[in-house]
Amino acid sequence: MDQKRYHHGGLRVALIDATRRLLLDRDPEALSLRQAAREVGVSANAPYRHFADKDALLASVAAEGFKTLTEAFRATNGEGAGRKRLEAIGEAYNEFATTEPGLVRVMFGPRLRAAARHPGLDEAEREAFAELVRAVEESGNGGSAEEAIREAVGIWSVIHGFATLRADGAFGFLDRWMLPTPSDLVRYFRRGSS
Amino acid sequence: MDQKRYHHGGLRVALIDATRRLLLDRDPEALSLRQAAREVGVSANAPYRHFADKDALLASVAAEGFKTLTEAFRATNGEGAGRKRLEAIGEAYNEFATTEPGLVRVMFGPRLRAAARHPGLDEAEREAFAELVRAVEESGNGGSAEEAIREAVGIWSVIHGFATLRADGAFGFLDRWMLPTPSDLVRYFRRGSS
DNA sequence: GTCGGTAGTGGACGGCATATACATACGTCT
DNA sequence: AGACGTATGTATATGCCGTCCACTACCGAC
Repeated sequence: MDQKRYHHGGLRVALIDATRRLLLDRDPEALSLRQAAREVGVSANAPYRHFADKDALLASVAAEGFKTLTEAFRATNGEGAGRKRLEAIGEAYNEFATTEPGLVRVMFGPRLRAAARHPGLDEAEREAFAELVRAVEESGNGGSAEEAIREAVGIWSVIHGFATLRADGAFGFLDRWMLPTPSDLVRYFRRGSS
Repeated sequence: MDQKRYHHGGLRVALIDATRRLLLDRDPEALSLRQAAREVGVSANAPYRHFADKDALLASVAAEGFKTLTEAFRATNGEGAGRKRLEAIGEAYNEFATTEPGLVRVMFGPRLRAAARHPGLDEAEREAFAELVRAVEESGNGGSAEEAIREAVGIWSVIHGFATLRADGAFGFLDRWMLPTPSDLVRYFRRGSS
């Protein structure tokens, strides 16, 4: 129980953590810098010592999200290197988007996309995508590098679309048993199978 | 050039139109009720005569969006009833999401999803989805009604995921020619083809 | 014409992001 | 050990926002 000190000591990461925690039960729109500061026990303006503005904080949070996602992809290594692993990646992505929908929304929202203002973010995203491309190549899709990229884009799109639509309640009028699973979607999706 | 009158005459639809127009070059987060009111030339509080709150206005705007989408689906009838039409629907959806990304974000955002607070919205969405399901059935997928729904969910997911990711710049690090087209994605996606 | 309800106005409140000016504590050099 | 520059927080203020409340202008029915 350390007393309240003037200097927080690790305000930067504390703010990122607090924001991510707040994101668990709030929409990103309802997020405020002030709330995060309050959470950490610091004045409303203290964050500006560590982040240029609110977007910069969100970008850091988003980058953390991409790192988490990348790790989740890597954790599916136990599934071997075939199509099964792609399905596992789909499940992992869906799990992530279901558990932290607000974070996903921040990660992909238009807010942070303006130019390369947040370099670490782009890099973290690229890395997650690269992991997926690698899995596609190793799954023996038999195509060129470009075709692997196209298939990766496709798989990312299906799963991302499905998970976010579901998280936002867009399939609310359908019974749960009517919905495909992420594995189904990955399985149905095959480049050039038509 | 009618003078400024006390009664606007059609404030409700004027606000919906103005909001949709504002959405063309603003993120939904940057939207304000006050701005919409200003646009229409009315005081900041006038909207409350027609909408319970900001969300109610956004819900009406979103419902309009779903109607537009439904019409776009229907307009692909010229493509016949086969897989080609499904591809055309994919292109139409992508076109819509590319032209009005802010609107799409409002339509699917979590903000309006809280319960059945906006009944017209749910209905408009259901109708758009039903149109897609019908197209899947007519495309001769040969499955049961439930399988048609599952395939429709899949197609909706790929296209929605792809279009929104693209609109938000998530594929910014990939060259354009590396990306699949919406038609490609629909073609690659076939229930039970594996 | 007057009367009641509907549509719109004006001002206020608290919360927000952010800017500027100020205060405090830490690290380091001596 | 002492002093001082800088990193880190605080205080105060501006201008937006959504929304509440009390008030007023207009319209149509009688």
